[in-house]
Amino acid sequence: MVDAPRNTRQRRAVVAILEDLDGFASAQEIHDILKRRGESVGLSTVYRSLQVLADAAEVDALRNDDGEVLYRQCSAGHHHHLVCRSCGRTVEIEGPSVERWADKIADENGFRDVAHTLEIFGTCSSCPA
Amino acid sequence: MVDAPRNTRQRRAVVAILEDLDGFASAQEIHDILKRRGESVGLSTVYRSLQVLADAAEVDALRNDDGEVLYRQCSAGHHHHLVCRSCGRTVEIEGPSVERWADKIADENGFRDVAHTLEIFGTCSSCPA
DNA sequence: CACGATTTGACAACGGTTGTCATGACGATT
DNA sequence: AATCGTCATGACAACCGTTGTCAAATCGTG
Repeated sequence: MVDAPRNTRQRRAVVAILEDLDGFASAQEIHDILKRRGESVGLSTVYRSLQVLADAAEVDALRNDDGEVLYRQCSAGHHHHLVCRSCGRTVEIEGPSVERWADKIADENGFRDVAHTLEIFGTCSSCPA
Repeated sequence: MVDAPRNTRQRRAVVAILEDLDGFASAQEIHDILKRRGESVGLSTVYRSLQVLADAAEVDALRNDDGEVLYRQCSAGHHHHLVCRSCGRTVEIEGPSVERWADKIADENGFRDVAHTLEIFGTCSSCPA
C-alpha cells in the first residue's frame, strides 16, 4: 500500500488551477498563473505535482510541436483530444473504431505492448487566423 | 526560385545513413553512426541537414516519449507509423478512414487548419521483452 | 584559377525539465 | 496542544536535446 500524498497548500493550488482551466497548459503557464494569483508555488513543486497527477492518471499529458508537455484535467477513461493550437481549448473525443484499427495493425505486424498517440490540432472558432 | 543546397560531403553522408537505416533514429544517433564509420560530421551539421530534409518533406520526423525528435526516410505521401520502442524498426501504415474521421470531428467542432498526429508504438517480434 | 556565397564545426547559449539538499510543513501519536 | 518522523517544498544548479554564433573551410560558378 502506498501512502497517500500529503494535502499541502501547494498541491491544492495546482489542482485548483487545473479545475479552472478548460484547455491544456504547460507547467510554466500554471506556475505563472499561480504567481499572478498571489498563491506562489515553486516551479519544481509545480512540475512534481503535475508528474504525480499524471502518473495517477488524474490529468492527461501531451507534447506540443515545440516539445513542451501540456497538462489538462480530463474525464476518466481512454480518449483523445481536439486541441486549439492558439488558446489550448480542448474537446475530448472518442474513436472506438480507431482503437480497434490500431490494435489490429499492430497485431498483424507482430508488435506487442502496444500503445498509440492520436491528437488532432487546429484553430478553434474563437481564435483569429 | 530558391537555390539548390550544395552537394557537400557531410550532407551526402547524412543522407546515406538515412538510406541504410530502416527505422527512426535521433540526430545524435546518426551523428554517432557517422563517427563510428569514420565519416565524422559535426553535430550542428547533422541537426541542420535533418532540418532541411524534414522541411523538404524528404524525411519524416516524430517525437518519442522522451521528447527527442526521431528521423526516418519514408515514402512520399501522408502516412503514419508503427514503431518499435526498442529498436526503432518501423512499418508505414495508412488509414484512410481515420483521416476522414479526424477531419469530420474537427469540422463538427468548428476547428480549421487541422492536422493530426497518429503513431502506434509497441515492441516488435525481434526485440526481447 | 579565383572569387563570393554557402556550409561547416567547435563552442556557447537556450529552454524545458529534473536533481539536490537544507529548510519547512503535514499529520499521526502522545 | 506539543512532539516527532517523514515527506514536501523551493532556490538553485545540473542536465540534455537543440539552436545560435562566427571564423575558417568548401563549393561551384565565372
